Amino acid sequence: MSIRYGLLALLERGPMYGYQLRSAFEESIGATWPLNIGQVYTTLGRLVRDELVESLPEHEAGQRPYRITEAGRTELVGWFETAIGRIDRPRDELTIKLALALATPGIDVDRVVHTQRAASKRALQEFVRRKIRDTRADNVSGRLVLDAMIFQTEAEIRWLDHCAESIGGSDPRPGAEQP
Amino acid sequence: MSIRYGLLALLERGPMYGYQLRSAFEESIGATWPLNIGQVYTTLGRLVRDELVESLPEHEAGQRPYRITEAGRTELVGWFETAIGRIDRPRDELTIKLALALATPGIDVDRVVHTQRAASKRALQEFVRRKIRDTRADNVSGRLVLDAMIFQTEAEIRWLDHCAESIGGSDPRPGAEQP
DNA sequence: CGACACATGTAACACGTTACATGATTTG
DNA sequence: CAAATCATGTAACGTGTTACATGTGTCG
Repeated sequence: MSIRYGLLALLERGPMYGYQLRSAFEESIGATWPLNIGQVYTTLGRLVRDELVESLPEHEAGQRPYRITEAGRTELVGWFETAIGRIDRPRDELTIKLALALATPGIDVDRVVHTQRAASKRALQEFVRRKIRDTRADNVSGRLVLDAMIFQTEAEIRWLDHCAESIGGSDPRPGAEQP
Repeated sequence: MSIRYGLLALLERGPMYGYQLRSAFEESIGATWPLNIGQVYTTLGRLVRDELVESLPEHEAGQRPYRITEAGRTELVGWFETAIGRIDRPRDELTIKLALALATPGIDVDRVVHTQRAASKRALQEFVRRKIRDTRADNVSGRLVLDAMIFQTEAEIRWLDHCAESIGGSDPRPGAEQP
């Protein structure tokens, strides 16, 4: 429901049309998760269907703004007030992968862990680089999104190391690190 | 695609029927993400459609086992060999929520953060309790899944604190902790 | 004019989720 | 026998994703 509520939140700032919504979304969230323009319109259609948003008369150059309704505002406030639990989230594919790898014949769990660890480490460095580069001082939300990615990736690496220790009889190869 | 590949991995141990698959899945993954039995059959149908799995003749008591195909095996190995990137994952709803809350009029970001923090802290304690209780020594995968939840939730709490510091002019209320 | 970017929208499909219909087997 | 449990499967719907069709305005 990220996009659904995302668009709703953007419309709370004032009426906007499709392309503006995409720009505003990517401005706030950053380039981490690009938003397909088609997705904007399908989601807007569903929001109109549920009467959380209403479509305004077409502006001059074929631009049709959408406005949040009172019901939409209520829904949005509810979203902000309600905390998100881990179980509400989609199943984590990596966790499932490793849990199942343990009992899958012919799969070298150590290799799976180390491949993922290398990729996650690269991703982490890329996030850090991006944070230093494209984060302008005024864009707080963009920086926080990048920080979230960094925190999550660091946790993932720690968990992978924990897994390697838990399962691997083989040593965690201390020479493989680049500090 | 968690369930799709999950079932594929379970079938790599040998042919199984629907109910067995659900039991085996929840046995490995733990009670964290319950798997609806209907989901097993819809997913099996799609796996058969894509010829990654084949349906075997019905056993005595109306039990229909499914067997992984050669193509399925190839697909599965590819899954285990390929690392998962942060961007491959679904958009993180909490991250988006906070990023958008910052520029949404009438929303008290501090309150959003603190509500979420309290919920995450409770969730963390619940995970730790579960880890101590229901984890038998032989069930490694179940323990690793719980560890993943713990690592992720800890990272989430740290990120929330980081957010509070970044945005809140108000102090991070040092008395609100229960160590 | 022709190419390109802006802008809207629809159709088709993927996966995940739940509710429902149906039958077989066990058990009180 | 009746109720509960095991077991299979389908129908309907939700969101997310992409490809496509279409129109408009701008600029070389």
